Amino acid sequence: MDEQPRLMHSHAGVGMAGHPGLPQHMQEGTGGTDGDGRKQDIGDILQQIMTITDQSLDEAQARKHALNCHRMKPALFNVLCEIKEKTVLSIRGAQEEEPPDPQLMRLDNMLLAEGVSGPEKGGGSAAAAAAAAASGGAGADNSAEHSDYRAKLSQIRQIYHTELEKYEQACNEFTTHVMNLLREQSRTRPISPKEIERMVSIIHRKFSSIQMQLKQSTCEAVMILRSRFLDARRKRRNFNKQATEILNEYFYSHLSNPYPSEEAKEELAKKCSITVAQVTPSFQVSNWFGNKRIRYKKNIGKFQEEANMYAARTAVSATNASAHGSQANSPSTPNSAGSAGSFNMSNSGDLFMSVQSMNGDSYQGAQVGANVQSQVDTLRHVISQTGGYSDGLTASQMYSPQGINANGGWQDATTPSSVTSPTEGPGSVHSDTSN
DNA sequence: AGACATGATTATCG
DNA sequence: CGATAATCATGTCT
Repeated sequence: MDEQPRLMHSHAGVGMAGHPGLPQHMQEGTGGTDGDGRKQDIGDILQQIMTITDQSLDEAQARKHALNCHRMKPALFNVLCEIKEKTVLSIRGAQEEEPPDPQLMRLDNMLLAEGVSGPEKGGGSAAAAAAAAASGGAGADNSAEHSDYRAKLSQIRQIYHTELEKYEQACNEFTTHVMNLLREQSRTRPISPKEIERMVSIIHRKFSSIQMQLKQSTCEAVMILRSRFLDARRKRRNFNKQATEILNEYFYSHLSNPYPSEEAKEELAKKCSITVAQVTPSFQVSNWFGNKRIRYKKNIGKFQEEANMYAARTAVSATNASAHGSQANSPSTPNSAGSAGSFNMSNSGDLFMSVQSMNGDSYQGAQVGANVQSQVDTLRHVISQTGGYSDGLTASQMYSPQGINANGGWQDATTPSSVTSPTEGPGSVHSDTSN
């Protein structure tokens, strides 16, 4: 009769050993067997894991497939993703927003300004030729110089673009590759779309840092090129003889007021065909007049001869043009058109007379006349603009320092009659012209 | 090579 | 903002 319980007991014991289970624990209450059971449990799992690696690929695949097809899989997967996102991603997620790198922006701006990264501008020597043509012919000298520069620049540009494209392509390829990989892996481990996105942005950042290096070296190359070619800004090409003559002609025929207007400068520049890059032609004319004024004033004696020469020339061409010139005071031929006509111009008559009387020194009538004419021309212009008149101006312009007032400045209509005139003549002129 | 000429740049001023 | 004066840097002449 005792057998049964014992048997059952033993049975239970065997059962316990073979299949450790909860009922057993509950039955046993406290006991050393609890810890041992867990250890065995883990060992069992490890054993299973170890055997998995021994399984064949097919087997593993099948298992994976089974796992994927499990009805609870999506839900579990989502939970895992969520947990992962909360733990890992949120930590690094804070520094996600990338502020636009100022250095990168600088580089971009520079490349854009240099025409490297901007829209295509015709490319190389073609652009140079076009520029030369646009600037009005005869710019061959400087365009030849610049075509080299432009050619090199476009070379840089081309390299830059191909490299950039290469990087772009590599970046895209790599991105797709990684994305595919992640997508594939996302079937077996929790990878959320957000994480993929993050990976992609990391890849892009890496590649853009490479791009920045490219941009930087491109910038450096451009800078070097610049310094070698254009940036020799002070590199000066003398104007050709014709240009200087035209400018001098204008200068000496407007000696009373050698300040050409913007339009006049433009026209002079066009006439002189001065087109050197870096500055506008009219700015070059401004430079020329600035230099000329200051240098003339500094050493009038030195320029005397030149002044006489140009005065004579204007006189000659004036007489050649004879009697009926138009009023047009072309900068290139300030004399030919205006002077002859102005001699018998009603308004300038008095002026001329008074000048003659004052100027009764060494110079010949024709010369003086021509010169005075242009003075008058200038003056009339000035007068009409300001309504004022500065005396002494007309009297002494051409060949003597008197054209420059005591302050060392050119006496012009903007500084009216306060200047003491050397003679009485202008007084009458004043009243006359002011009418 | 050095002096001078000359176009361009810069600082300053009104 | 334009003119001037000083200066720079290169071109040209001797």
